[in-house]
Amino acid sequence: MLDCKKLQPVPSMPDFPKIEHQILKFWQEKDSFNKLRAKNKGNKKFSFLDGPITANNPMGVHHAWGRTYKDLFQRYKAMLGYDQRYQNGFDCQGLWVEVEVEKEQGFKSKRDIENFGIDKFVNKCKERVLKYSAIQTQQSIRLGQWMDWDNSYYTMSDENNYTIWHFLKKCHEHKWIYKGHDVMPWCPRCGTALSEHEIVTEGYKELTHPAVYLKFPIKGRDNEYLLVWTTTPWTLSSNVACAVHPDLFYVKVKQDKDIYYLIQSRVSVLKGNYEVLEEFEGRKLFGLEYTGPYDELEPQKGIVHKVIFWEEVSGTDGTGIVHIAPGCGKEDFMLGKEYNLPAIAPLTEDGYFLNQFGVLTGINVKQSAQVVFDDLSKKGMVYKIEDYTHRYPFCWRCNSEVIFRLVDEWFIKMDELRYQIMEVAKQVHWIPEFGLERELDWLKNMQDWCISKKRYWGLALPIYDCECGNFQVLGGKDELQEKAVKGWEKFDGHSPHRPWVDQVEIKCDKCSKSVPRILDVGNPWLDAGIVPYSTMHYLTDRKYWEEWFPADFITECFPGQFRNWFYAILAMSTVLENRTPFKTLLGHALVKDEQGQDMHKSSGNVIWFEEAAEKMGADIMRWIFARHNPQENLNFGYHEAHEVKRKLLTLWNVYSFFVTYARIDLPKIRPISAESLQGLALTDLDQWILSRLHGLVGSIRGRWDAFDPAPVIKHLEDFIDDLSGWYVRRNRRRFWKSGSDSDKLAAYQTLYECLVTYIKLIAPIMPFFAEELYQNLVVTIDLNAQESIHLTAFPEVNQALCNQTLENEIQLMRELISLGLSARKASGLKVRQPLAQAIIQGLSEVKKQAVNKYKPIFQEELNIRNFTFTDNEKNLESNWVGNLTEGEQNKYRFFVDSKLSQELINEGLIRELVHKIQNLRKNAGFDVVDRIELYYETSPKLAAAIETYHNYLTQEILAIKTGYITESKEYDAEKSFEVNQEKISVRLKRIKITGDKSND
RNA sequence: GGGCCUAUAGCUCAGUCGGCUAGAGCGCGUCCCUGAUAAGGACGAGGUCAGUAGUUCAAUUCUACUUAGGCCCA
Repeated sequence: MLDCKKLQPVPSMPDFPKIEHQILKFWQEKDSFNKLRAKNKGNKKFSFLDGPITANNPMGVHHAWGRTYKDLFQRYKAMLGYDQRYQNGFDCQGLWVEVEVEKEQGFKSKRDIENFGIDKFVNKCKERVLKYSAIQTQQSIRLGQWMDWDNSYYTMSDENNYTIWHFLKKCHEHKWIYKGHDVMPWCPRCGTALSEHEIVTEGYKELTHPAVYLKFPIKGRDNEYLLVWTTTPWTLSSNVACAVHPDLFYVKVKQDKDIYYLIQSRVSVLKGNYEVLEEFEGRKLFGLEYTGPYDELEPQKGIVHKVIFWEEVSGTDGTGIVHIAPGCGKEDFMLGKEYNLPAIAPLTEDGYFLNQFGVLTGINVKQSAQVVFDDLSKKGMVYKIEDYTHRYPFCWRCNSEVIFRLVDEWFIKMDELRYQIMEVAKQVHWIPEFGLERELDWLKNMQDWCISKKRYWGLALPIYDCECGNFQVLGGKDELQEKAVKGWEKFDGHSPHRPWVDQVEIKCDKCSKSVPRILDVGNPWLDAGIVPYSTMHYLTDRKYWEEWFPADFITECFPGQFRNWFYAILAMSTVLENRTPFKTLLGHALVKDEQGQDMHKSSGNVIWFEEAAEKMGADIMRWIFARHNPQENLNFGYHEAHEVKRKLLTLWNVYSFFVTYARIDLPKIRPISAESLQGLALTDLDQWILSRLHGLVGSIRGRWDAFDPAPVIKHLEDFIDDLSGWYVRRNRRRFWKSGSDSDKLAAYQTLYECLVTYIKLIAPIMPFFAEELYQNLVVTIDLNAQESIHLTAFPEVNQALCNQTLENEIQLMRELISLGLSARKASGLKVRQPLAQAIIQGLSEVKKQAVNKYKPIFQEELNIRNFTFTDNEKNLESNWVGNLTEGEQNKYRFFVDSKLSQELINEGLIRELVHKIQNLRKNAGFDVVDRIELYYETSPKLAAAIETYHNYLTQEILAIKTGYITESKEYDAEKSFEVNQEKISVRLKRIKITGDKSND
């Protein structure tokens, strides 16, 4: 039996953040998390794999959404007894960290970094990662996440990097790795490429450049020219082709003795008079050879300049004949690949023309336009020059105009791999389902994977590229040591990062020359993609890996990850094992502000994680996240938090109600077990709420087993309404009444079962709040209890308690009562005024039986004494007021008799009086259990009513004595008021009740 | 241009297998309660389920197209 004497009084309002801090301390002191792990160790496994969070800044509220899922599914599975790894991950390497460190240090370019020292810079990057991973760890703990924080993985770890080497070597064995060229947006000042992402989001400005119209002589035809237009004169040095649209119309025009070709829609660019000689589709120009502007330069030697097709050629600007320089533009480059055109790269890293570029040699790209114009004017190729304003990309760090530069990059070939990955992706259970289609779409369209970046802080690509044309890819540290011919001793003892690893050289296995590592670092998605292997020790402890691979579950934010993490883990696992690294993926959308706008520092609508945690509480945040449909963006803010808080306040009040009366009554409650309800005189409502409770357990288990959290919360909220609004409200008196009979015990035991089961259901979602209630409701009064709710088992459905028939009956009863209230509303008489009778028309026999069965509830809820039924339309007198409800099958009417007898009026008076006196008690500060003496002076009418209902009155207001007012009496509260127009003066004397039980 | 998603009350969203009087919360209106009180309750107003066509005995639900918005790719 439980010792209710020890229950702690409950504050009227929960202070969520305060509770959370207390519980955090409690968990720490009790080492609860490790006890949980120990308890489940060796059981069947649930393998969760954490997608690494970029450890570059403090966590935002948007991270808390995913982390809520991560934590609640792990907690749920723990309550089911699963053994788990609980490993959190940090993403460490990549340009974003470099950028932040550069900002910290005030660096503007790669040269600044190199002057500072790559080793010092890389160490700064490591420091930053350690700093923010520590902050994120603390924030995650604050959110209530239970993880093995001392064992978090870092993608900068040796094991992670070397496992990627292993992966790359495997790719190389398939001959999938190759050195290619790619045209990248490039800042000549910073000497670095910018990622597409950096450009797309914020990197465009309106700029005006001189645009030039050029005459390219057509070979073999005198005085015939292609009229070509460009806004980037510096790229003309690298022209290798001109493109036209095959389907648009072009014209051949005559001006003086010259003949020009251009698109029909742009003849307006011609200066002066002209004569159109011919109109034709662009395809007619295909293959035409012409003389380029810089054919004489060494890099142009041997190139045949021809007209090609391009579907993207526009008829709205330029001349419809587009100059193509595959070494100087992204689209040009793609087109060049298609037509197998050579790509000429004219510029150095910092934007100067290379040797062999004639008059341009040594000129900075920024100053090159005039040089080109002068030179081409001399050659007679300039038709006209005019300014042109357009959106042009610039470097978001230093504001320089971006150029496009051809650089050597390393790629993984996707020709064969793409289809293998697609097969593997199909093995995954995608939630939502459309995830698969998106991923397949990406895989279908993706280019070869560019894995290199010319930076400092990242995976050291283990590629050794010899001058002889041979390159090797190493698969691990041992292989590096084995093959090292130089510099091993300088590297030994360091992490495999730049600059240390760069000092090692190996022997070319073809020409035996000593070869250094390429200086590039790796694409950061390699780092994150390898974690199903590296963190599960694929290379170092295969048995462990086999136990935990593949992961049962991952969950991440959807947008972006199809081409990032999802792609990378699928791709890498396909290469290594040709199987999926995770079985189920739950994706979720984005967090917005309350108006649905992006949260931006600059718009001032950002809610910081700490602020939210301390203002609304982590549990409330978690509840908000868990209840949301993961497919939809979530508008996060304090209004929704307030709504959730109110809902939970209702639960709190039920809890508070239970504790308040249990402390007074000291009922002989049993700990919850399969037998705890046996032998108790359970009422219909007891059975009903228990049936609802176990139905709830079943539906929650079902939804969570399907990784579908949102409906869980909806069910939980519905149950609070039933528990508070019906069960507790309808059963209050069973708790209030004096004595300790079996009915009272049944009520206590039922409510206790509901509360304790319920908090276990919410424990995965609201770990703090559930723990707080559990400590009081269970631990303080049950010596045999688990010391934390998170060490208990998740509730199981007790089928014996489920009673759908009863639930249907109660449902019907509630609908009819609602209808009755509506009818009463029409009568204009308040519910407190008793009415004599009601007639319900059109009920089936089953429903009539249900009404009869619950007649006392109908009587109390509606405050109507008698209910009769009729099957036919009935002519009723005018004192009958009715309401109608209609449906296909059901059509019932509910009429109430609004005629009042003297008796009804008197009863109405007393009801009203009771409430006024209760109010007076409260305002006077009396305790709920205090007894009173009541003295009054009133009209004969009301006095007569008091006489008639004396017992009822004194019982309700806990009066142990009543009488008329006499001057000498002392009193603690006094008031004069009207009850249904009858005047009364009342004085109350308080008889304080001390001790744990009333004196009855 | 291609792929995916979304469209239901003033706002935010539920709506399972095609069948209910299409629901909830917030907001709004009327009232009640005042021992859950920065609360609670009852009742009510508010809907062309984006549009069009089709399948079907029956479409918010399935199909096609259109429109609008979002994400991704090019």
